[in-house]
Amino acid sequence: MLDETIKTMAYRALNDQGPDFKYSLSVDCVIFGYDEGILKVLLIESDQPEYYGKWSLLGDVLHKHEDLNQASYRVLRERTGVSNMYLEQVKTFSEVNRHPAGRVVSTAYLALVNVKDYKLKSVDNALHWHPVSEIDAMAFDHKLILDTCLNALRKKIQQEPIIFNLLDKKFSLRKLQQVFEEVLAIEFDRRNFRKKLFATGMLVDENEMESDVHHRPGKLYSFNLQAYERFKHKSFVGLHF
Amino acid sequence: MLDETIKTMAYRALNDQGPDFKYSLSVDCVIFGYDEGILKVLLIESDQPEYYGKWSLLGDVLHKHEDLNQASYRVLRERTGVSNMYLEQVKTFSEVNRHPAGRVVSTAYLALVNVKDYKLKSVDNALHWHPVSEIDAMAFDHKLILDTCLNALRKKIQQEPIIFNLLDKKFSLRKLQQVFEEVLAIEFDRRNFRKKLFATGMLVDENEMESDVHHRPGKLYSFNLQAYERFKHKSFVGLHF
DNA sequence: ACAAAAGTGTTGCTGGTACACCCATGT
DNA sequence: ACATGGGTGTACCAGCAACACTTTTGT
Repeated sequence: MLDETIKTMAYRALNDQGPDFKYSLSVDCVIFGYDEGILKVLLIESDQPEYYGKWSLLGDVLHKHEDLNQASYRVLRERTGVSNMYLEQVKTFSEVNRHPAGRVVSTAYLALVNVKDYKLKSVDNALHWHPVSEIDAMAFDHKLILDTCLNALRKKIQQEPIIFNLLDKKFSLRKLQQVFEEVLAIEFDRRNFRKKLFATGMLVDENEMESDVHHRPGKLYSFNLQAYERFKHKSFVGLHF
Repeated sequence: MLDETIKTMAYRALNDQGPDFKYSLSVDCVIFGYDEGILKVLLIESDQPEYYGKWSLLGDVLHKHEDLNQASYRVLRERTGVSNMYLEQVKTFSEVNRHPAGRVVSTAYLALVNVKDYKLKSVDNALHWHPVSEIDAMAFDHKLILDTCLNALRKKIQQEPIIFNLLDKKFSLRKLQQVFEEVLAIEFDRRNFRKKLFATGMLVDENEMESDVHHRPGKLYSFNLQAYERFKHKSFVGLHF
């Protein structure tokens, strides 16, 4: 009796959504890499008829026994062979008509990989690195997702030292500065840049030099997370409008 | 309360539909208000047997013809009568076992409301404002969601002028400073705070004074978004580790 | 020798922080 | 008169921006 009532209410609640209201949950990964001085993103050609020939982000539907983080790790592992890259949830896109095949809600992830790692393991030539600045149209709402993640990346690299994920373990200060300049589309004064970075204490002198370079070689450094944590601990609260 | 039951039944019904992998998508709203000098959050008592008597965020499942933004606006409108409040997507929580009734993926929204608006329209006394600092256990993973949104709030108010959403249209500088201090749990020097805020040009002198106050009344100001946009346009890129 | 980039200090300016006194209002 | 907070200015310090020359390596 009461059971019936509750059941009815439950169905009414369901009907509210529509009895045939089905949706899928997926992840889409915006995988950034820094290659030959250019910020690039890893894309695949869409196989959806509506978007034939357009470029699409790497993604997949959520599986039963995984959460969204695990799903995006899985996508990256399966598609690039790379594990343990930097990965961060950015935003969930849920516009009603964003996907032609039905109601698909998709959570966007931003990933940073070292293009060299990827090159070693890739065999799938349906994937291509695209210069971010040259991308115009994409499949679905993926251009919007890309732009959202690019903005998130620009904001984040100014506040936290994540950009090292785009570089080799050992890098020259010039490379480091170039990545910042490429991603942010601004230029830094070399001397001030060095001062700033050294002041954080997060760079470790590896006592090695560049070797493959056609001019005076620079020193190589690596990034030390603990040193950064100690540094930033003098935490910094205030109004930065 | 009954609402909560229906929601639960709806989740269960979805999960009981055959062997296929079914899940629900929902929104959970972390609604912040500033009341009597205290940062508070609007909560409802959970009637989930697993969480009986625990406090829960306001949320609902996603409906067929709406996206997540619209769903969270709907929840706020239905539950508080307030429209047009500040609302921002924060993060999607998808842990496999986060909900006892089945697989529920939930997108968290941060909302800022003026408690006075809410007081005028509320009739639902299952809802209560809770001081954020006094909340320990909550239903589901809602404590985690709350903490995540609180951190997002703290970060965001330091970078963008959204805190005005917690105050009346006209406010004294003291009130404004107190909200900042309460949310960030730090103190500002009064003179420097004024200088900083006036320098942004986003405060409009309303040529009115406080009236209900037991000491020398302060001037009232309002927030001017356009002025802020003009101000921040001298945009600010750099490394702020 | 030349080209290319590495490496290095100083100065001025700007913005942040620290700090104290008088004023207006209510009780 | 007293208590409470409103309103104001200055001096110091730190961090940022601007700026040029010498050094090392490869060709």
